Amino acid sequence: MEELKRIKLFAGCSDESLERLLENPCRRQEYSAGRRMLNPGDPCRALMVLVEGQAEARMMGEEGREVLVDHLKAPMLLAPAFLFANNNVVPVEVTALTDCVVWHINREAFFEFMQQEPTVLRTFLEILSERGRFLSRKMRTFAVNSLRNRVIEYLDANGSITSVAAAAEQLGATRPSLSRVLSEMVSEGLITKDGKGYKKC
Amino acid sequence: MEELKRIKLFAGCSDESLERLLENPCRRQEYSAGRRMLNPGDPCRALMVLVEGQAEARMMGEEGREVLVDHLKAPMLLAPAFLFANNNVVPVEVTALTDCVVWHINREAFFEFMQQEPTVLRTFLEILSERGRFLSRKMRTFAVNSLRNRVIEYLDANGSITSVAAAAEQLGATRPSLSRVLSEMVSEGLITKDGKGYKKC
DNA sequence: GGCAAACCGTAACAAATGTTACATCAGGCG
DNA sequence: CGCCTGATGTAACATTTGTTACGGTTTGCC
Repeated sequence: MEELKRIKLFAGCSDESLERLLENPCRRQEYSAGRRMLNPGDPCRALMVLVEGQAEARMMGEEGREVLVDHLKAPMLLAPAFLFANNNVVPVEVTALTDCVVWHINREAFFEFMQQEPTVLRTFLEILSERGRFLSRKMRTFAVNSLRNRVIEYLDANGSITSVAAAAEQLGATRPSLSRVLSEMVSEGLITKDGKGYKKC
Repeated sequence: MEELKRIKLFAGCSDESLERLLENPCRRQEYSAGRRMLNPGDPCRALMVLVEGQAEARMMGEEGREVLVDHLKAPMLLAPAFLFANNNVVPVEVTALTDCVVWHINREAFFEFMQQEPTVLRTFLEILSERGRFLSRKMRTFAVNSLRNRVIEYLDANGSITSVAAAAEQLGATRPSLSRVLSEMVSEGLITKDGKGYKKC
């Protein structure tokens, strides 16, 4: 399908080999905006490719605490980091933000496919490594940083905070707590606030 | 080398293909107990195989906060999750606990090798996926769980806490804080304490 | 213009965790 | 036996973050 060719993973491979891959049991699934695409604990036995739409991934704790982990925007893979684990269940809840289209590609067929297409294998390994870096950075952020430090990291990565409520979700804090910390940092001269939001100074 | 054959990754591959892999530029490095093996920010451009000894991985924050992330015991790979990232630096500090031996295997040679040895490729993908699960579980623990919940998870995974100080390092808390929480949980009947330590009841 | 909804800053209080200090206890070793 | 060391429990206080509530501002819509 043409949809699949848009993704970086399949960029450097021929049409016929891609068609051979899709001869194996595959599934194309559509989700309307707002629908839940994955629940924590769902198994992922297929390579999931988001070819259309946007979604978000959240992690949830026992006590109702919740963190917005990632913003997913087509074209990209969903949960590639867990695909080949023995007990592979997704740890996040994925919700469609817009209408979405997801391809499910048989895991074993994809494994064979990678062996025949070195560039695909290479790209897949790069994607997995990027996810590893992403996850370890997130873990470090939450494990050893105070909210103030997380704000600094956020500003280093994103430039500015335009929505306090949205930033609070990603930083794992409540909106009033983040608002208070931002005010303190402004009065200490660490950051500035203007019409567009907060940023480093 | 016989040392390398002990590792799961190379379990199912022939001697001669392994020898071919080692014809590429490789390096065998020894570390004495207590020595630093990796610093945060060090690049990892080679597959690192811990073939002898034990080590520990720590993450450190700006304010001196610190978490013991992982206990590394030969035979296993070091930082496999970052190997193929474009800007691949390790996020942790790795220190030898005993005398250690580490093999550095050329990344590109290993990439070629995996293409010729499907079982090695498969095992490597499984290892990466396990690391993904490990990292996302850690991240979730620190992002959305209170110390009490982290204690529960720790007990579910490890059975008991025999050393409060050691558990505190892994749980990202100070020893007195963990001690207090454990006391509270005992008095609430959630856990019990005997001569061997704390455990669920 | 007026109204409603969303977002924001802020304050007062509560809960969780860190900090520091000290007393206790067990085990090893003279 | 007595001492020393390390790990532990605990208390008092400080800091960080959550909770709840309220008022203000903006924005879009009628």
